Amino acid sequence: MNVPKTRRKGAAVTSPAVSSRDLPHPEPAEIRLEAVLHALSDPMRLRIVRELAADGDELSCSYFDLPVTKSTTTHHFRVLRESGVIRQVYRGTAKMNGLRRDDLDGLFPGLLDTLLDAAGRQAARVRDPGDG
Amino acid sequence: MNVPKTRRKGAAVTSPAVSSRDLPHPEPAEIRLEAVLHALSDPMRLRIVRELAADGDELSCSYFDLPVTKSTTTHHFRVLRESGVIRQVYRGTAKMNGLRRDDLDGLFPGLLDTLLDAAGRQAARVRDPGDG
DNA sequence: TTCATTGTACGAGAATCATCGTAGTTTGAC
DNA sequence: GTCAAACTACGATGATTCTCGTACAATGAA
Repeated sequence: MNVPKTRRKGAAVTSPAVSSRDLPHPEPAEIRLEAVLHALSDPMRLRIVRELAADGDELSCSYFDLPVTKSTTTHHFRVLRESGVIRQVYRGTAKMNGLRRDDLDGLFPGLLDTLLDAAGRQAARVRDPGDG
Repeated sequence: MNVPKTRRKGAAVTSPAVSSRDLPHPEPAEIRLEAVLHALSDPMRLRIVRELAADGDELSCSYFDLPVTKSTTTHHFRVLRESGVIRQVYRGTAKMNGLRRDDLDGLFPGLLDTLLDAAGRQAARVRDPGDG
């Protein structure tokens, strides 16, 4: 906590100083099923993952129009990243988010697709109660 | 903390004569995916569900030898019941627990099996640290 | 440089959660 | 009736979580 909170732009210390900031991601071997399930058990995060899956590509955080503040949005994306569900990378001022499909499919075959299907069925069920 | 393991799979009783105590269960239409995922995101509860699936039949609460107190065990079983993952019914002094397979398969096809498979893979992976 | 955009860090509050210990209830057996 | 087994209800505690507001940093463009 006593470390200088920020470095001025020109005051980069001895570090690779790649243009992008680095974000910690769990290795595949570190991804825990319980953490994945916990990450997806939040409605906001499940919604994010569904949109990412629907798009199929990377989406910036600002693409999502969630009914929470930006602080909370940052929090949810971090939970998804730290659980191994998404990969985040900076591109300019934007932070792009993509599903870790290959890693998840390798660890838990069929899980992501089954979960997405389940979420889709529930959305349809909730959206269409009874016979319209 | 030696839990006397009551016999599993009590002999089939031909005369049900349901007990006086009733336990509230969510209707299939009330089961929420988020609640199911949250229920299964706890290691203790995931373990319970895995044992229930491995046995294939009903098991009493006392059959499980969990590293927590009975109070906590009761809590976990209630979370599983209220989320719709298991069905609980009293039989004598015992409380029998069974997976709601049909209901879950109807709502979220393939989800339970995929989750159980994922949990099994992770257990094998953790138990056998081969590579990364 | 200045500015707007994008997202973060920090601190805080309220809610939820997992866990425990103790006391109590229900059932079945004696 | 008594007694033990199985499970619950209650209260408490410490940890985690979701949410927010404010202040700030990093980037790209003017």
